[in-house]
Amino acid sequence: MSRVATLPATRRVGAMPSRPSLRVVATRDAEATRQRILAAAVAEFSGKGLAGGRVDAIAKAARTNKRMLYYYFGDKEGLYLAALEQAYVDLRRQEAELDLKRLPPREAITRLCEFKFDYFVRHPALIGLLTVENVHGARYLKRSKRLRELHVSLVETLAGLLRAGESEGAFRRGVDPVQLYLSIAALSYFYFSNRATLSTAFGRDLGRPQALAARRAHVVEVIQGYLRPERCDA
Amino acid sequence: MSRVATLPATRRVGAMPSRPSLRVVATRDAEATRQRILAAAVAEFSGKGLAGGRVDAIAKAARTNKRMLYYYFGDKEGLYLAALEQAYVDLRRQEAELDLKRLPPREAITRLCEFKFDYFVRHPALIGLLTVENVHGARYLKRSKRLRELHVSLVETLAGLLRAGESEGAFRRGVDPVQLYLSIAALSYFYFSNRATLSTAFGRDLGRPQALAARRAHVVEVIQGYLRPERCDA
Amino acid sequence: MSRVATLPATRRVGAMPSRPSLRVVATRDAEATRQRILAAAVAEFSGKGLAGGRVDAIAKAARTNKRMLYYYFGDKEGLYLAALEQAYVDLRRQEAELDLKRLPPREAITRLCEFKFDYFVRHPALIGLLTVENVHGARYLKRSKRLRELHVSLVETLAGLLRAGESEGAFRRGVDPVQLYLSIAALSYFYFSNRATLSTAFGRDLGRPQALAARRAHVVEVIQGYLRPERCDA
Amino acid sequence: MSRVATLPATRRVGAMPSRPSLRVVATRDAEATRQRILAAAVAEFSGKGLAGGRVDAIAKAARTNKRMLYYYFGDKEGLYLAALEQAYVDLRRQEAELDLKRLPPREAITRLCEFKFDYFVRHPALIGLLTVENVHGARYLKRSKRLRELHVSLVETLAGLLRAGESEGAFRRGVDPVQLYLSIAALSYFYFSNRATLSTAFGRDLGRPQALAARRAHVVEVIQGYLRPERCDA
DNA sequence: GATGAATGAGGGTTCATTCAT
DNA sequence: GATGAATGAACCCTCATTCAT
Repeated sequence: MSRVATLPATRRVGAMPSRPSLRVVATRDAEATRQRILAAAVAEFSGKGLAGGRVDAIAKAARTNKRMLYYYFGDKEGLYLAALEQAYVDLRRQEAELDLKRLPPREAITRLCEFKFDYFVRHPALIGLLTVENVHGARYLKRSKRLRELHVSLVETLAGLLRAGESEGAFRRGVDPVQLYLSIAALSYFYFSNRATLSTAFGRDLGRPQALAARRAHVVEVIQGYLRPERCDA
Repeated sequence: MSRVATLPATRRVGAMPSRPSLRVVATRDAEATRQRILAAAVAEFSGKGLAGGRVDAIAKAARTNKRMLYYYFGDKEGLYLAALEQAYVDLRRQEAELDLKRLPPREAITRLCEFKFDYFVRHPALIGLLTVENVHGARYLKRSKRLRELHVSLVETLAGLLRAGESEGAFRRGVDPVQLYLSIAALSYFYFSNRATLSTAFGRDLGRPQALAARRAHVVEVIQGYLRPERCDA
Repeated sequence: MSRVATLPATRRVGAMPSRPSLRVVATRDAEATRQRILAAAVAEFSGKGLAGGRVDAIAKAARTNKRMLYYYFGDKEGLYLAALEQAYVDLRRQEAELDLKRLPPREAITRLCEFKFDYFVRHPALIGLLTVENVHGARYLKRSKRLRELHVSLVETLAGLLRAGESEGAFRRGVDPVQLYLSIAALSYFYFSNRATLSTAFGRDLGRPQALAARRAHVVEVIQGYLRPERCDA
Repeated sequence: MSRVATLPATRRVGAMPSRPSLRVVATRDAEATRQRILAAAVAEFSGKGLAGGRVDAIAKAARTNKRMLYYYFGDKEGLYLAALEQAYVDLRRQEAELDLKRLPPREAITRLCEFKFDYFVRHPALIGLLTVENVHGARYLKRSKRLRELHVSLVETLAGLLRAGESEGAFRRGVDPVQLYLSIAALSYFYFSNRATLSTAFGRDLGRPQALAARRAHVVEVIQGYLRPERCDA
């Protein structure tokens, strides 16, 4: 499965010092092919599900042939899992890079809400993949070892923000960081995951820039409104 | 296209016109068969998607044979659409029966939040069906005429509640009823639609009674917290 | 999408209550189809091996379509096993019907030799199937429970014949019935199983009637010559 | 089918005539690679047939890569034919070296029987290859010119032995040397070619040393018993 | 109302083979 | 001599669907 890898040829070349470089550059660009396949798979599975996605369509979209999918990913499920993993890892990595701890609590929360919303806008296939995976009961995600670890840190960060916000009187008390995280995700995710049926039900396209902006602002408003200190009820 | 032909049962009936009760039984059985098929379809499509769902599996689960599916529903898509419609209509009908206008605004909102949450608990297949439908871009839902009308009234009800709440000082001002409706739905829906991946990510089962109760309370808390009048910031 | 509509058939039936039986005769002759498939499979696998045999070719030869093979036999291996089993069982059954015990020992042996030889002539595909199965280390035959029992009785019969022949001085002593059985089989089997290479090597067709007759006589001669009582050496 | 063509490597070596030792090594390696491929092919085709044998498996077993198979043997069939030819030629060559004419007739016959038996024991893949080839109707063997000639001499030798044995009263008269040759081969060959199904049928492993010894003795006994002069019946 | 038999299109997958390095 | 990447043909198999009873 590994490709590119260390070019054993150089040793031989070393025995003949008169012939230096020349084979440096490229394989027939295996990595590029692999990436094209992966991108095509993300799009296909995202829109049609695992069973509905067509291996032929992926190959064609990747401008390669079916055989290559099996060459690189073993089988259809392997390809699906690879696509899922990549999309998931990308999300978590960028989430981790937010570096929320440096910001004041309220701003950090706003930042997180907006990041999630914007990420879904910029990566429309992600929602589809996660949705599909959930339909299948996360059967495939469970096989992936790398993903379990990515969640913990963010919840810890949120917990820290909540504590800080509480002590400076910016936030209400007793907020569960896990629930808060779920709610932040939910308010954005649902809008995109159910966009099709909601657009149909409400008879207007939720994907219009104006609609997106309104929803983005609303999400922040809900979370910040909820987090306001409770004493103001009195 | 149409077949059916020879119906041995009816022949018997035709030969013995004195036994009308038999006919009733037959009719009742027919409806029962139809319902069993529909229920099986809901379960199958909900868990595996449209492409992943198997006609054979549905027939077996319904304790009938494939021919009956085609007899009653035309084809696989027709069956899928029927399943989707039924689930959807049931939801909207019960939502309509809530009769929120009779309640004070805050209570009405709480009632709505809890209803949605509880409904998903009691109808686990609904989430699956909606999710599947969204993966397919609501392609099938768009064909169904009955569904468009069911949404409007609820939003109108919500708008009324918001106005009433505002004037008695119970709610903040400027809340968009559509956004609010989406948020209420989102906070519950996401928890169930993504339960599989979230359970995997957090390493604990979100379906436990305790976890459900906590989430239910949180949803209400977020919405009510958000709706608190804004002047308390001052 | 859904239709059902008015059941035209019932009217017709109601109008003609005089039509009694009529559905007696036949399914669409499932058993015949099954047998055609089996026969085609025997021929195909016999001549090309399990891996070399083509499912398409079998379907075409059986004048049906591929799907039916799977309908009746599960998969390619299942079909292969069924073909093998049938061929094998047929052989053993006819072997059992020889009823050698009623004959004098020498005649019984001759009978057995000739039967085996003739059987291979009449069932040319059998050799091919057994050969293929042996190439695969009898992997599939081991799965078949029915076949183990068919061998024992014949060996016992042979043992009885040898004892009888010994006491009347017709046979030499100390002959192992299992070895004898193997030798009788070998002398005929090899001629057919290796006919292709032997014909090539010797430059003449071993399948000519004349050649067959000569080999048939030789086989009997070898076995009977071997079984002659040993005292004649003295 | 086989070509080999110009060995591009030698060109490179030819460009550096100052390093002669390299050439030897390269050549030796080349031949070693070829032999490893051939040995791996014999094993693979012997156990799985031509269609069932995998080019990848052969390459891996030979610790080289697929390209080399094509480099040395043209294509899969060419490799198969080369493997078959080698195995066949080896057998005939050793058979020719037996030099049976120097021995007294009876001993010569015994020698031949035992040689054949032992050869199959020492070259288990040979049986597999011949079997496979026979399944395919010796289609490939017919293409090989070298093989036709190898048989004649042995039959002539046998004919001489029979004549000699007859005149000294050691053998019966009228034995056809070709039939005798076939029978000698059959009694050993069948035991190995059908070992798998026979072991299954009799429920014991025919490959055990004890079983092998018993069969070996029996084969000689049958042939010698058969060849005894006929007058002893009187 | 119900059933077994039949069908063809197309799905995923594997294979021998070749190209470029 | 050797290797990874690429290819297309075909193979086994499955699916939704329909026919005849």
